[in-house]
Amino acid sequence: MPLYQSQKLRIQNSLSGKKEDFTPLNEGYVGMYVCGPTVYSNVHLGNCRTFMSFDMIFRYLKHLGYKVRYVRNITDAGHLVDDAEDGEDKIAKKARLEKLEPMEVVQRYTVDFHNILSQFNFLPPSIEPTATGHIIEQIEIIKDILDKGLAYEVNGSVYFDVAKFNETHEYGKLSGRKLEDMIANTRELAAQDEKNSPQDFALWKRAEPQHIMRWPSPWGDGFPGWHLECTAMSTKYLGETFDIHGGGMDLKFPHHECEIAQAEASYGQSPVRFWMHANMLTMNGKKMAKSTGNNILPGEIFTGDNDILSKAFSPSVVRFFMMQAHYTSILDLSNDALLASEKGYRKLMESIDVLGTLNTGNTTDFDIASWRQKCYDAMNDDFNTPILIANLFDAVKHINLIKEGKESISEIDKANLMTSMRTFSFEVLGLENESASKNESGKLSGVVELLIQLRKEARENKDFATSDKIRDELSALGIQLKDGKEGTTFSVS
RNA sequence: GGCAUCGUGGCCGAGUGGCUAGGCAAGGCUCUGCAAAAGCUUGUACAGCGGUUCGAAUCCGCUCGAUGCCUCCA
Repeated sequence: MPLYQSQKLRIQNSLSGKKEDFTPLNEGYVGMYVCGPTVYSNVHLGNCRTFMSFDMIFRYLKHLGYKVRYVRNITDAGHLVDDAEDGEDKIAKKARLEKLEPMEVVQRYTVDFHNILSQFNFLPPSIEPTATGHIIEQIEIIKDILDKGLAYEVNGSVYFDVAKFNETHEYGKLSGRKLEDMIANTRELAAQDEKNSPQDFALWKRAEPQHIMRWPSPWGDGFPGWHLECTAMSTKYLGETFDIHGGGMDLKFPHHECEIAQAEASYGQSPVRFWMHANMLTMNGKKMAKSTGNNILPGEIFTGDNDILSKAFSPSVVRFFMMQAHYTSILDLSNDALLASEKGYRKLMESIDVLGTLNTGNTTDFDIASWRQKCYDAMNDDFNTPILIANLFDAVKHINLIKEGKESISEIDKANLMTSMRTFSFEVLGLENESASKNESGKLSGVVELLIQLRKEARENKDFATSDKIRDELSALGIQLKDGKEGTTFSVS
């Protein structure tokens, strides 16, 4: 029996604003779409948080036994810089500035994106489609919406008629906005002469002669509007209605609202059953922005090459830090917060190492089954990773007590605890045990064991100068010795 | 200006109408040759001002502040 039959998952649905019981459209299968990055620069750390949240969600759904088709797109065309710059494509602009082919820009930053995500130990999505690879599908949707009278063509561009759509549908239901309010509060914007109304959005934009990224269409050469690619790719691979659509909070309006409008206009039904939105990442209490310098790239955290943090932090530490907050909360990154997470992360990893070495007894002073269910309860409650981690630390405490000989664990419970600790830490949270991999060769541990033996002999001879020298020199190399009841162990940082 | 979300102890963060979150940091104790590690233990919270209630940090109102969105930024 798959786990999902006994573990009842509840998910916060942005569309209803409530936590709802999750059951997929087709028993045993989950379709999930997440809006991916626009590959015109290095991946933003906040962007990584969003994708990490959905990586964790993907991992947990799989763990529950669902067969998950996870689609995360690459936006390699279609984003405009802004209206003031005559609607120039973001990628084309970058290409012009860097004197590169647009696809060279796309390739460079796609590689960067995958490289960073791989360091963060992300699972690859099932399908990673590109916008430029789905131009035909996008054109078909535009034709369909035009046929239904919910879009209009002006000078080779096609716009979605929001007012007309709103007569029979509810535009703004996801973001809690009303069309009347939007009309009343519209800012003055340039270059919108073509649109019937400022609320209308582009499905297809005419390409000016100097525009490099262009495709032929029934309306002349041009390129698709940004919102359309997600509608085309999500419905192509997941169907006209699918289970989960995710993305950052900032995409709720207008992007996701427009996706709903496009799909309802074209297919006549709401495309998504559960809308999920991950919250923003701030740094030192302020939003992250290149313009103010309050910004850091993931790679700069890993190498320590930045002016903001006191040292380098590994991808697993950053991952642990992010998992300590709920995905729907604003999370604030700071040097102190990362230092605290680093210690907590090491404590957890060392405890998992220690668990394997514990001596077993006849009884267990620790209810493993109910503890494990608490871990599931946390995850079932809208993927509450901070509560899960609190439960993992509860187990850490017991592991240490058993190590001290103050509690006992049976052989079978030890195996069960080990399985659960590894499952939740590595499989669900996606952490990696870095100290274990550093120590893999066995040569290091042989050398350190020898030094531990020499130090033990020195201590027995009351030669504390020698014993402290061994301890301090190893410490300077990042190898910490720990004296316990059962002898001395060590950890590598 | 409008809409939305949020404001928890030294720091990061869960949670919630009455019951310990957790991690890090700080103090005390145990252990130790001394430390570290580990265990035990202690303390300052729920932005401010009103209101509802037997009881609110949790519900309502206002104020202040933060973050996001308001035509293409995750």
